[in-house]
Amino acid sequence: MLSLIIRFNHMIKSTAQTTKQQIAQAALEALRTEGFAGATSRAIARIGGFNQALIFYHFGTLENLLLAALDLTSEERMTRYRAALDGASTVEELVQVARLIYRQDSKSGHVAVVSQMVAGSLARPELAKGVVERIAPWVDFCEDAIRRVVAGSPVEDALPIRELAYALVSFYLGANLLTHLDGASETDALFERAEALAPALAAILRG
Amino acid sequence: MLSLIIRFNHMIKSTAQTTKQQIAQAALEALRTEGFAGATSRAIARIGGFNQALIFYHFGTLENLLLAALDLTSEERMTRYRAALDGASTVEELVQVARLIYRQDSKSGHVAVVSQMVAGSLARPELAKGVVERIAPWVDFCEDAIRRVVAGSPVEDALPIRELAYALVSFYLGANLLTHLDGASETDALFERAEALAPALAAILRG
Amino acid sequence: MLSLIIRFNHMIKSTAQTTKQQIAQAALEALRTEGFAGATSRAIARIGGFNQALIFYHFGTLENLLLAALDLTSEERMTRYRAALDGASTVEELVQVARLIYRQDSKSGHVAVVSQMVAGSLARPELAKGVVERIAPWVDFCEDAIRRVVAGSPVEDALPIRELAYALVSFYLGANLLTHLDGASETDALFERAEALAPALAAILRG
Amino acid sequence: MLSLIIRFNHMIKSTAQTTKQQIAQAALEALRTEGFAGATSRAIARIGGFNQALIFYHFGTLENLLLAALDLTSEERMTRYRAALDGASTVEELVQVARLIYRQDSKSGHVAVVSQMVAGSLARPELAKGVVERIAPWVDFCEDAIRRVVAGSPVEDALPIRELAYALVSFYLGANLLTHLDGASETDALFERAEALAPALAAILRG
DNA sequence: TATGAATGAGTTTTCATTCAT
DNA sequence: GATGAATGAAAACTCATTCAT
Repeated sequence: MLSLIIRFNHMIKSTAQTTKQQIAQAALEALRTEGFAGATSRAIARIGGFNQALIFYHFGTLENLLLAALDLTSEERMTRYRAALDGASTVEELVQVARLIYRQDSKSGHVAVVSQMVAGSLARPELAKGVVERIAPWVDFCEDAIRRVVAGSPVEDALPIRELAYALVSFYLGANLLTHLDGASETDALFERAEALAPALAAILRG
Repeated sequence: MLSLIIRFNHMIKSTAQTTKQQIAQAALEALRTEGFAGATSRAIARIGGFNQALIFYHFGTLENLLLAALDLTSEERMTRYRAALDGASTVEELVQVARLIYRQDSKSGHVAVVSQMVAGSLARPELAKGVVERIAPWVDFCEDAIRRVVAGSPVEDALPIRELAYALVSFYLGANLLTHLDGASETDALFERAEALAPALAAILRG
Repeated sequence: MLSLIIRFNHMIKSTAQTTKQQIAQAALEALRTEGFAGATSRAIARIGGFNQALIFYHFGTLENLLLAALDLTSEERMTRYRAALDGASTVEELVQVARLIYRQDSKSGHVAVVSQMVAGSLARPELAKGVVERIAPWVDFCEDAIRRVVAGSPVEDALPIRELAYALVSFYLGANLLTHLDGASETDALFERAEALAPALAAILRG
Repeated sequence: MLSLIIRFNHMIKSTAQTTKQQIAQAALEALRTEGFAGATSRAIARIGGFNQALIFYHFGTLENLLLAALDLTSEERMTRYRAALDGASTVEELVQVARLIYRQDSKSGHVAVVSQMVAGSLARPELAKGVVERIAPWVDFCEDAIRRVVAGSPVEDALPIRELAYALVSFYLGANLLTHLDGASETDALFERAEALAPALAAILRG
């Protein structure tokens, strides 16, 4: 016999979250609140309020899910960062933007997730590969930001921009680890001082 | 049959390490080769060639042992770093020393241990407390190093030295995470560039 | 977007197999390649390229499907065996036929399926019942074969033909298990020897 | 200090069973009552009344334990069979012995365990290797038995003794599978008939 | 001091099966 | 008829830790 199937499930799902997204959100939450070691399938299922087996139905392995969670944060953050960056062209503005971003991320715990994934995947080659791929765009982003500020400055050619971008990401990851360790405001203080020093730095850049 | 075992343990112990030290060494080795997640009591006992239960006899908990392992590296490194620092007083020399230290640590994997402990302890308040305490001397060390270089310079009072030291440690941790993730030499390249830029930085410091 | 799928399943079905047959075929393939333990609903669905739930729609339980798969082989084989048997009347011919059959079955893996079902159903009364029912015709077949050979011989009345038939089936199952365990050709060698001894056996039968 | 250790634990253990033996016994029981598929670590622990984890402490993997259980039966049976065989030299006696052995094994369910292991290991190469190694002595045993009976007979050189031994083991495995499937007495009946036919067979052997 | 044995709670993953559509 | 999603139970195995000796 002839079977005719009409689907418009997607219309329902477009307003609400899909289950897959919900699971990824729960994984993200688990990474944020329990850390990499605590982001077990059981913990994620408990946080999300769904069945443990659903994780494997949708993602196959826990590693896949964790990478999906990482994507979730990365994409969301990157969009917002790009927007913020577009409004900044001087050193002063850039430092201000950086400070704002840092404060938001620190409070929400979202970059801590990245740190957790980086740290946790150290001993898991399969996972590490996925994490490295997802770190690369952040370096690109920093490179853009730096390039935008030093453009036209006499130091433009002397500065190792790519390496600086890499250093910034390194610093950002490390700072997040430390911040979440001691709940400290040292990094906060650093940004405060950076803001104060920005004009001087701007002067140097101008030659 | 009846088995009779006589051991002159004391003769061995007097020349070599105490059992406690041996266990801490094994824990260190486990952290280095297997990462935080792989540094289980079983793995440590296997690496050290002793009984699992000994860990708990001597250290009470696994966390205590891991902190002891962290102390082991930290102390050894710090001694060597202080010595290296004493021979450096200009920016150029300092950068050279930093590069040398980084290379040694990276190759031996000893700083990776610190990163592992920092990352792994994020979700364990008890452990985190111990780790934070052991990070503090590193910030002091960096502060010393910076202060030594900017001493007498016009920027001495303007620079947020403590915060810079904190930033350096943050960067160092983050760089180590990333390096061990992708096995990359980007950080290496960064040090190379830093060395090239050191004279310019020295000029700025001089006013 | 809205997805609209129209399938003229009936046109396909009329020439090819029904879905139910396809599922049974996939189950058979699963038993052959993955063994009883590997013949899970998921594996069968993967092999057959259909939805897991279809199994339960058409067969209710996995056990039912496995029995249906067993029927599929049994019927096909039995038809061919009966045909082969019809051409054989002496001991020599019978042994030759048996050897040929064994070789075909061994190569195709079809009798291994029977062994798998027998072995796997041991601890499942429900399944065991079904398997036993499907073994019976094989004993009948062997009985026919033996009877055909000893007909008219002086030993005809002395021989426990039914029990011998049962013994043959037992041997056949056991030999298949062992053959698939060590991949050995011992059974092959046995048939070779049986062929050589057939004339002597024939002589005995003739009195 | 000097440590002096005297152990006579073994004197305690020699009367009671060691834990390892208890676990192997429980595994054997599980194989007998639940079949290969039902011999899970959980079931074995429940039957033996010990902690699941103990299995892995003592045997590393479940497969190792199952093989140890197989050894347990095999050794015990083989000893008894050899003793029974030593008292038999004629065909009649041998058939009687075989019948007795079969009845005991069938009732105790011990050979069913072998069948289960053979069948269950089909799809597990690692396990299959161990099982094959443990089947070999049974073929040797049968070879001995046959050789003892045909010794001095005119057919001694014509009979493929090794292959016959292999066939007997095959039959024995298959018969056990079937017996436990339908709880049948068909095999029993076969032995009964074999006993009746033994004198005739003896006559043939004598030429 | 040191050890072999033991354990309860945990891990990731897979199972047969159900259900709404 | 057919399907994607969902689930409770179970699989093998590992964990940090304890305990008797």
